[in-house]
Amino acid sequence: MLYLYNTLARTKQPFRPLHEGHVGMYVCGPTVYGDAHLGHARPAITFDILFRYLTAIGYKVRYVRNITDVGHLEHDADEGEDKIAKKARLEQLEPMEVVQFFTNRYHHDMEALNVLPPSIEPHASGHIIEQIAFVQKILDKGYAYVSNGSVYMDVERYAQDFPYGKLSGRNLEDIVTDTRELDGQDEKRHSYDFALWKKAAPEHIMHWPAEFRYTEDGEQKVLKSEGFPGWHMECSAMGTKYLGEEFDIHGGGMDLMFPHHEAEIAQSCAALGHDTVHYWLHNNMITIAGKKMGKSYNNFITLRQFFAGDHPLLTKAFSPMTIRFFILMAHYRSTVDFSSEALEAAEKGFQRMAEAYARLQKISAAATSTDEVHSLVAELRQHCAEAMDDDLNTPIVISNLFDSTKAINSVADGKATISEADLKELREVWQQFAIDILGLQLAGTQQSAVGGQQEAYNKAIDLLLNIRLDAKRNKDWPTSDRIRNSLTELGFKIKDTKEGFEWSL
RNA sequence: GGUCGGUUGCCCGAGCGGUUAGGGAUCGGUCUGCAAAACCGGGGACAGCAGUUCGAAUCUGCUACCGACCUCCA
Repeated sequence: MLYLYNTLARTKQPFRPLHEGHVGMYVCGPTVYGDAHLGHARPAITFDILFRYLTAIGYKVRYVRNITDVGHLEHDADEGEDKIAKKARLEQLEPMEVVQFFTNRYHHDMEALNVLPPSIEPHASGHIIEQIAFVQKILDKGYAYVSNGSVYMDVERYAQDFPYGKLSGRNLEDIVTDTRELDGQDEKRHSYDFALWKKAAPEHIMHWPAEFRYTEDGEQKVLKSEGFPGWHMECSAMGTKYLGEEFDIHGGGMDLMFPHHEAEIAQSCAALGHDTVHYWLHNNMITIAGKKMGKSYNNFITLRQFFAGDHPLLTKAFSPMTIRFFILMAHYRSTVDFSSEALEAAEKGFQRMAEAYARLQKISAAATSTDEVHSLVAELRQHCAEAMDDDLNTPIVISNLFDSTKAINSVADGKATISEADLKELREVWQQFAIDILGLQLAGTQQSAVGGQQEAYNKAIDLLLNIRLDAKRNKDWPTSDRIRNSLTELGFKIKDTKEGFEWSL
């Protein structure tokens, strides 16, 4: 039985889907006005794991992850931070060119991390009509008001009928006393109200025509507004469009809990009269020197910089799989502190695992298993499954896989034996948990890369090493060392084994 | 200031009432022409104080420090 930590309940709950055999899952995706950084990799990988695991245990999953390409951008402009508008202006690009550019790069980065694409990836800008309709519903129910051409959520009115703040553990009184008064909020009745539809100022680049019917002072009125949807509207509109008025899982970063997810709940309850999401899941932050890595602190390192080693804090380049492994070595609800040292440790651990996987494919079965090997194999699958069932405890899964690498290495070393049945089971468990569920690409990228050429190349190296093997048998150390040293200089790693050799680049 | 969370060995990081987490580093041993790898083993820990309990890293209280959110943020 899968247990998930539901932020709404502040506890782990058994996962029971709304419709048997099916799961609807929505996750807040990126705002595409810059390259994805390490922080963006966290939810992408966390919910990729959930997506993979739900699929592995037999559910048919519809996974929706949005692309935010309107709304936040405009708000940032008020703060003097509108990178998309600035970029569009400076580089004489259409805003949509900026959006496309960073969306492409986001996809590329996610693919490198072996994050599966979601089932549906809706753009906010492609769902303006749905968002306008959603705002209209809220107006119809009387939980919104019109002010100066914009539409705002009437939080006070809403809080009379629904518990506002239940996700983040706030109540309206706290929010009243704690919300700062910001400039340009005089259109709102209260500082805690939030925009559902915002009239576009003349300098704004992205805007759409909208028409709203509303009642004011007992009078039916129509608002014609050239503008854009509020920051939280897209998730309510697109989530319910593709997953229904009620669906199973909504995920995102902890920093979105308030106000974003709280606002989403309010919008959906206001429009529909009931809750939409059953399980709210939040991943914790990645920190750097103990501080959250984020846009606002300007302390982030982009994924591309990791892949290229192109940042002062990085001692070297780190492969996408190292990043993925690093993130999976911690539980998703814990903070992870980034450091080059920690990444290097993760890299070595991952290599160890990849080597064990390669050996697992090569070792041959014996008549029986050594006791220790057998007892380990007998329990491995269950241990891994229990860890995943316990709120996706990937560190424990990895820990179990590492335990089994000892058995694999022992067999490869000829110090233990494994039976046909145990070997099959061990290979299956690795395939299922390491490859399919954790999404680790252990087989190495070079194999799939070039195909035929690759094979010829592999055979050439094998040939060289076989010559060396002959030299060793003849105790011709100069030739033997010359081959090994030359290959080492070229970047190969040569390891002698009982049967012969292993090599890698 | 309010709300919530954290503090685990040299480093990263699980554990949430009784069992060796795991990885990296390090030290010793086995293997080896040498090297690498692998294997075996060692050392090293629960921020502090008090309490509950047969038993606490795990529960309670207090103290100290750190962080997140309260404003765009994954």
